Amino acid sequence: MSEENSNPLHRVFSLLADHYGPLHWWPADTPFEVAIGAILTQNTAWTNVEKAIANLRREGALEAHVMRGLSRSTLEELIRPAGFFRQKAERLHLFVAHLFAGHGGSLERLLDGPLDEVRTALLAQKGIGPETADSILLYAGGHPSFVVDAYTRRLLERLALIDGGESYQQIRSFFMENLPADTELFNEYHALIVELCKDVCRKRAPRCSLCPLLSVCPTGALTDSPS
DNA sequence: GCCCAGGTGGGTA
DNA sequence: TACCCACATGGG
Repeated sequence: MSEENSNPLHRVFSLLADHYGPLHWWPADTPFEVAIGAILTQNTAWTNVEKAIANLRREGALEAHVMRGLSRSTLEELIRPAGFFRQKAERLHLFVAHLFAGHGGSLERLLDGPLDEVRTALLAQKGIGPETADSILLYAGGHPSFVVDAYTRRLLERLALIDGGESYQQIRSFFMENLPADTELFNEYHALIVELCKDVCRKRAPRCSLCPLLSVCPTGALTDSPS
């Protein structure tokens, strides 16, 4: 048996990739937009983030220097649809301020460097926790840093690959120690997990946290465990 | 009306 | 370290 089949993470990826095909993910046009979206989507449905992003785009504020020049109240109003708007407006302003304070306003420059060093620098920013940092690293910076989100955790629990009590870092390590450090692979893997969960939620389950992922898995190949 | 969403930071024991 | 809570809008 090849490693493809003996490694459960390889097997899950193959099933999802065969079913959905290449996704080449993060719905954003620029690295800066990725970072802004990553902050705005914290504990928030993406459909709400889209409204906020559209408002920012209309004002030209998807560029760091423009966002920096916005008053706090204006920024709050633009991102209001994404929820937690006061908190997130502060985080966005702190983020762009840091960009200009240490990196000439360039996100690319901030992200240029060894993965671990850049990750530590991101985590030092107020409002950027592990998931947001990894999303920015992977989707804006092209770093092979695996993103663990609620969907990832839910899927692994359903597959009994974790018991549910694991920390973010433990789950991230589980992926990164069992997969090659490949940016494209991590990009696709996380995107496929989100696609699967949204697909399942759209079709069958009124509440995502209760999705019977395995029993309705569209690949049909993950249905060999009770939900 | 009620539940939940691609988290994070601060407070308390 | 391990919980608990605030943060807020919009869709099902």
